[in-house]
Amino acid sequence: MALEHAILVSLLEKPGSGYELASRFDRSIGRFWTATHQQIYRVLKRMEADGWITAEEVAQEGRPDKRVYSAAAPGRDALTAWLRAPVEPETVRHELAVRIRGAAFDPAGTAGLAAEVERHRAAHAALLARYLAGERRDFPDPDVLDAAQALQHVVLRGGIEYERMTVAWLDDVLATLRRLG
Amino acid sequence: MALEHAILVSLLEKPGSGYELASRFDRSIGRFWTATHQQIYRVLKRMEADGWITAEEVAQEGRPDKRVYSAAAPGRDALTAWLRAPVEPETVRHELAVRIRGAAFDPAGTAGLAAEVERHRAAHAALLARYLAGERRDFPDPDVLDAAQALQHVVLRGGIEYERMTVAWLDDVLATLRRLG
DNA sequence: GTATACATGTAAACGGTTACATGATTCT
DNA sequence: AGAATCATGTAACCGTTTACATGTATAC
Repeated sequence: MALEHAILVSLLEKPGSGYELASRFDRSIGRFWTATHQQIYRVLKRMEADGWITAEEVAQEGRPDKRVYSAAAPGRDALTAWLRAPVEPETVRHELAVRIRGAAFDPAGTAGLAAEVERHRAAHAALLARYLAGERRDFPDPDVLDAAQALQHVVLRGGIEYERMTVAWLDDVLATLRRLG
Repeated sequence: MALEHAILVSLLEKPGSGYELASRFDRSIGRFWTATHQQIYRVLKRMEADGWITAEEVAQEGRPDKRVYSAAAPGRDALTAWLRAPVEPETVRHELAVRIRGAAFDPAGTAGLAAEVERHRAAHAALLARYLAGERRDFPDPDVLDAAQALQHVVLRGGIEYERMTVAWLDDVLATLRRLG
């Protein structure tokens, strides 16, 4: 379980409301950890009750008020304790792979699967393009970064390489399906 | 939710007991879908109650008896229906990425993280070696495969490329940490 | 004697997903 | 008038994880 910790990292990088966190999880943090606003609000409450974060009510004009959260000392301590505890390499869940192996048992053949694979390929190619655009925008000069930025950049490079590899693999899958069909 | 479907694919490839399925999920299927024996036994019961699979009691000598399951017609139908329903590209959960970005806020610096990253790198390199050995063993002649084998092979190639990419990225992470440290 | 492989389960706790709910403001 | 953005929640359900539980046979 790491949603707490992902939120702590995000709040340490920049304080924000539940709503703002939800939109960050839809963009930058969401690259490697997804969360919906329902989850986020629930966890924020618990973290505030535990003293990991503090909230400040901010009145706004023309918009609803919001609660801006910041990481507190106990939260920072919890994060560093978690950072030092070793974790096992992730367990992968790759539904498309299940479908590809399952396609061998579909009496209708592999045509439907090919269309589905094309869809995934397009989605991953679009994400790759977005990551590359984000890299050009946020890291135009990769040699002059502070520690936090250098670490953000290397994580982004991981996302880029993952998408690149996935697009290439899906091309391999499509070529294999074509050979079979 | 795809554990049912992963089990169906596995049983279609070859009938087996809950125990045998659990060990397959530790090896081949587990590359892209993990499951523990507790989950598997529970889902097998439900699938049998739903008529998706049938069980046959097999008495053994020198070993406990076992229940060998096979996919039934309704299960095959459920699988093909699922194969045709489009799914969204996966949501990624990458705990190590959270830790890497979090390391910027660890007052003790990035030394502990580097050791952790080394551990992950070794695990992924070992997995890559296992996949490559499996490929040489199971697909020595990739040009003469039937459909099911060709699909198994392309999924395995996905695993190989994923591990290759991950090892290279972790090297990038280590180089970045060294530059900071 | 100890560890490993074979074989199958129950139960509690936890986390994530989905559906439902409310209400203001701004833009087209 | 309708859609999108900002802003925050509740409740039910479902799946996964972890801990507990039992017993035989083989290999070292």
